[in-house]
Amino acid sequence: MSNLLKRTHMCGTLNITNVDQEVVLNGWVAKRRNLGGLIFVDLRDKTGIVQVTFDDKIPQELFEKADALRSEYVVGVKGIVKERSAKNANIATGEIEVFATDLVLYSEAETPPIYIKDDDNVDDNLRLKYRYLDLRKNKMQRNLTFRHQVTKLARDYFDENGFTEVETPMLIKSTPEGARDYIVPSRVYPGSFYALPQSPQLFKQLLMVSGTDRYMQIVKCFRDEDLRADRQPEFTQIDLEMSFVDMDDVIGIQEGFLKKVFTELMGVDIQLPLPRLTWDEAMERYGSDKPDTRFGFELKKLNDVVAGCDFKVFTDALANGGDVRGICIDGGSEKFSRKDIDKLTDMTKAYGAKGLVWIRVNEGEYASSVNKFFSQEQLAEIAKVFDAKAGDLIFICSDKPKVVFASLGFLRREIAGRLGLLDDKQFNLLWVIDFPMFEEDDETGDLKAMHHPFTCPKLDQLDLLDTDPVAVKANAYDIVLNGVELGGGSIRIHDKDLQAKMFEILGLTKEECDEKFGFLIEAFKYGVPPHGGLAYGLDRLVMLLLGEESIREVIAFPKNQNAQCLVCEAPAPVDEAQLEELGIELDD
RNA sequence: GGCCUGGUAGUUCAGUUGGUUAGAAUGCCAGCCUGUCACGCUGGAGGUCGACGGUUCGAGCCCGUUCCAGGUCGCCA
Repeated sequence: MSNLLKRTHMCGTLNITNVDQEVVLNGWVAKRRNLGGLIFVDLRDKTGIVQVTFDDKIPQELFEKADALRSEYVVGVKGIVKERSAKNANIATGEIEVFATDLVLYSEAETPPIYIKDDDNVDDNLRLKYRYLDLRKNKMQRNLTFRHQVTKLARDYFDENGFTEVETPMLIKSTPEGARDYIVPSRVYPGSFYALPQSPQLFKQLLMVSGTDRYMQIVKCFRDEDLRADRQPEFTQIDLEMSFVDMDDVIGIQEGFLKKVFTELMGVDIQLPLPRLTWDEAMERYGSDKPDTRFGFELKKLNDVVAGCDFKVFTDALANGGDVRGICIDGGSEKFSRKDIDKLTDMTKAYGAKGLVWIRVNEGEYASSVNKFFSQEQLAEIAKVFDAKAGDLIFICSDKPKVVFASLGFLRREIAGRLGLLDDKQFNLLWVIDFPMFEEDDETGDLKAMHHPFTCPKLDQLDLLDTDPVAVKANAYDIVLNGVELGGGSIRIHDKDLQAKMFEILGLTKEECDEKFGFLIEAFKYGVPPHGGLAYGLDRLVMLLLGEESIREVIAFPKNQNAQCLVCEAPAPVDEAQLEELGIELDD
């Protein structure tokens, strides 16, 4: 075992003000450059990289030790900081170097299977398997540190505003309403199971009944669903709930938080209050309940303009209660070839669109995929809806509203991406409010809660609950940043009769309610304050602030797309004895 | 479960119409080198072309099956 050289400085913090100081650094060898009689070693710790120099003025033995260093060896170095003769403007410590006077080798390292370089481009599985090497990258350490700063700021801000952080249980009852639960077998009650929380929803409402008044928690949540670039089976929420508030109160507190995040951590000033869009307006204009407003290409409804036309696809859609809508790409005609358009059309098929109609707006005439069915005058009518000018390109989709919105919503963002309009330095925050209370199940036609069954409907629409429940809007709101749902919440029901009514509309029997949320209903008998809250996806927030494209970049040990932890190789079978103790028998 | 893209050296990739012994860069090893910082120069090692089957005189390349990865749709109260 080698002796520890007591560290005096971190590598990345040294600069010209440290000149002539004796320093001790500890870290990893990022690079060794041996010029013969002169050896440079780039030493790395979480703060950055600094150049350590070994020259012929040091003892031969020390020089030979330096020559034997290889990548990722862990060392301690004592030396004197000197101003460089040849400066390197590319690194933060490039004005200085450390002339070594002592070197201790703590441990050697095999050649790493991945490069420890910020801008590498290695296979994701290798990165995840050797995550401890991947995390050595300064970029990854910066990401983890930034995430810490966000959570610290959140705790400080909400503390200043009267919130108390309370831990809610991780082993709870399974209520398979929305996402699939991860379940945990009970040893004490064989055949019974805990579930890991999809969110602390019911417990935070119980805290409101408890008089906690304002609750927050930075909390792991678990959902056993398929993964995406921005979805992990275990993820972290900044979870919040407040008593005696309406929607404006909740939004006000959150806007203060977001303002602070952007001011203090991003150096970006955001204007309050944030824009609010109703859900209806978001769908109409952007085809999405999480619109990206960094660019235009807004949807326009063409039902009236194309009514009675000769194009059967449009008239059939209208006859079946569908819509005809389109978007106009400014100057898009020359940027998208016929082949590009075919490719885009093909991509919208994933969203249910059977095809797209395109119109190129040329000087004085229109070229389109439906010239057979539309006169130039009719095409001019359509173009007028978009205020289209020569050089523009119009896409039109007709189908059920859901398909039209999804297809065009995708298309406008896809095209914006191809045109380089998605500036990750621009942060467009907005609220989407007035979500529908219910949505119809595509297969069964049954109603289900769009947010969750404790969401309070708009109180002036209660009479619609019996006559036209699909039209009822909820006191539910999402915070959206650059087309990504950052978080969402609602004002909850605090009236037990109204709650019973909601369960009834959702087709839940009294027995089912008691089985699933009996404890909440019971608690509501004993005095419940008006309350509401919100939860942020912390991983997504940090991802967007850092300009990353996947939340895996801001989670220390994420799962791969098949929900495996490649570091510890979970999930994995367990011993027969463990299963037996739990009373679990497997099918062969 | 569907769709798209990919799987060739430790790593990132190229590989023409199916044709000799599968290449490059980087990394690694050895030697030389006193101002490099993507150090340089010389030399060397390193391959089950994801797997299996088929077509063919001949397959990294064509066909089929399958496995793996990423993205996405479904799914995510």
